[in-house]
Amino acid sequence: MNEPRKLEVLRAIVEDYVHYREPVGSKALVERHRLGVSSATIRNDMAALEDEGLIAAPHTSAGRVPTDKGYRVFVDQLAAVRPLSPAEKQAIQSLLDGADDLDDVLERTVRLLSHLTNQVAVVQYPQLGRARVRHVEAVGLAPRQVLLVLIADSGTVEQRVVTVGEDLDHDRLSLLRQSFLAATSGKPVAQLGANLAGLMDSLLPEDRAVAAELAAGLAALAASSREDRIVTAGTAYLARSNSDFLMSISPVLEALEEQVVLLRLLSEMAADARGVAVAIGHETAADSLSETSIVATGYGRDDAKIGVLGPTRMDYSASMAAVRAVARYLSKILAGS
Amino acid sequence: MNEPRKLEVLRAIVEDYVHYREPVGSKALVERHRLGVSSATIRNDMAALEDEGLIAAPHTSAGRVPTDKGYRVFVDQLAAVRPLSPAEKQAIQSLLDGADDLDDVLERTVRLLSHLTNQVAVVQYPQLGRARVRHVEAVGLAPRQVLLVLIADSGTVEQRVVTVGEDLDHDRLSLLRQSFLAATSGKPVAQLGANLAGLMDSLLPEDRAVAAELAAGLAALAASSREDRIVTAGTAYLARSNSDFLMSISPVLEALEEQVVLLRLLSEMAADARGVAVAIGHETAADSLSETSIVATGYGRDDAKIGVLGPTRMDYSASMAAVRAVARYLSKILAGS
DNA sequence: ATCTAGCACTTGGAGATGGAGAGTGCTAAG
DNA sequence: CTTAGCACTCTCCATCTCCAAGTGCTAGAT
Repeated sequence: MNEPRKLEVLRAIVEDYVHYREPVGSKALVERHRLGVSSATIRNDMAALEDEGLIAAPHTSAGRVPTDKGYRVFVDQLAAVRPLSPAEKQAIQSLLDGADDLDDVLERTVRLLSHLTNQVAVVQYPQLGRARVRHVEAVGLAPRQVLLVLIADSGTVEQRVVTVGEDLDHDRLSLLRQSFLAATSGKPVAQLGANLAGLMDSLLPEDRAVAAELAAGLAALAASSREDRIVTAGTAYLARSNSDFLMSISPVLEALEEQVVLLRLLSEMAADARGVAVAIGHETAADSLSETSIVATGYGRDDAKIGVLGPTRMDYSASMAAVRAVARYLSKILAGS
Repeated sequence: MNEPRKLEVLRAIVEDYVHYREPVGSKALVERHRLGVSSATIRNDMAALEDEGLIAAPHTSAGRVPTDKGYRVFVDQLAAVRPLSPAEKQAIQSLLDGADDLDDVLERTVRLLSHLTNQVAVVQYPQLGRARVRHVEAVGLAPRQVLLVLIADSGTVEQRVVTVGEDLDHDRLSLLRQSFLAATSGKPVAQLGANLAGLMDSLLPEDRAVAAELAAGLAALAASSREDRIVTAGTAYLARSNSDFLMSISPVLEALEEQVVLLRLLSEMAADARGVAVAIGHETAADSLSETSIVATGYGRDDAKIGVLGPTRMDYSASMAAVRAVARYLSKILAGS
């Protein structure tokens, strides 16, 4: 048996199935690809591929369809990351340049990626976990109301209004803020709670109660933003690609909204040598996503993830290229700002 | 012709169609409702309703289905706002109580409404347009970097980091902030730009350039948050209700993501005597939403909208009740915080 | 050893056919 | 104004047949 050709057949099957969206048979294969052998030979190869569990036949007399395992081999051994066209690079450049806010950047990015791939795109907010405190601010709004603001060097700004148990005049608040700032500035956000706790002893006894309240608020702020969020775009593509298929998109939409499953999944995905991570079908280990694949990669310093999600029958080469390119531009922009 | 009964027939048709999800015929109608007359009589009434364009027959020998106009009459004249069950009220209460942040409140609210109605729920961020400035803060992060924070009495907090053209030490920044605060505090956010512009003359000449930069940043902040956002939840319900119907959900998902169409629509919807606004099918004046209805109402002081979106074949009574109840709780919570 | 040609076999899908059932509109009578 | 009855029209469904696609296998060719 000719091993290289067998892999070539697998590649052809995957590519044709992605392209024509229907099971591909031996005859169509020899017609569309220059394999140099007859359909009978291809049939033998296909039988072998089926024995290995790389392809499967929906029923006796239809062509073959790649299995999750088949896609895996394709992605690992056969898929080249197709470079983007100049027009696409241009589009990335111009679309991302006008952004100011972090929110805005992510929003634009995810839409861009979605349009580029015609699939659902997801981007995870930069995690505060590894970020450091850049500034802490406490602003008195009313005698007992204080606005807390936490700014991380990742560009994230979190704020919250807390109500405290006793009146705070401007001077007291200002002193407390100075202390907080000194104790946390430049330190990792993750340690913010501990740093503030260690600060308490150095404060005037009459300030400790209210300081503890504020510290709790700040700690909550740091914690609440560490449980990250995901921004999505292009859910409409789901409905389209699904229209000709059996899978219901409802569970997928749920997963996108729930975010929990997706967050776990993204954080577990590790990039391969090409810098992209791919989870195919059941590899997602989530029932609701058993018919979808995810192509993702990290960006920025915090290794937050960005990627696309689509049916297992997706164009992996193009997806990987788009994800990687967009992630790079995004990293560049975030580093520059 | 018996007019009251004719309307009763319309109500029965709408209710049955919502319940059983299939065209309803004269015979089924007399069996399921105590109309006191025979099916032949109902048939006459139905013929009249069809002449008036309130119901239509998909084909000769299927039952009738309400038209958009039919739903309109139903909603205007026949639908009572069904009160919520104690269990539902309980759920609203307990789910919304644990929230702290404005973001968090809206997020929880929209999920709640979605679960309550089994439909897509949308909530518009409170518009800053009518809100007043509660606080303005400017924090120096680096010599030339300033974090601007704008807090409105609607609870909205907007922030942005701006880079200015000259160094600003703490004292200068503090003075400027005092001026800004004095000039805008308590005034409508919409006038913030004008108020700041009027302030310039009273400043030291050497401060004017940098003050203008900061003022521009604040004005941009006020403007950027006035172009409101919408939070959605429950898009998965779309896919479900659609599964047995023709309409494609793809355009609807697009409309939800685009937001522009939806924002216009929500802002144009005016509540009726019961305090709820309903747009049915083509009344939405958007092609992509021609088969969906929206039930919405305002909340809070700013008259931001909250509502649900679903197929025209929806339970209007229940939707109106849920939307109204949730909007009231939401208003209460926002007023209290 | 490997490839190829040929062929019998399987099977889902596309049409065609033919009730069955649901629902209507109309007419004539109460 | 209501009702019973009835002829008529459709869609839906199950059944059937037929066809094309595709396979696996075997025997021969290279």
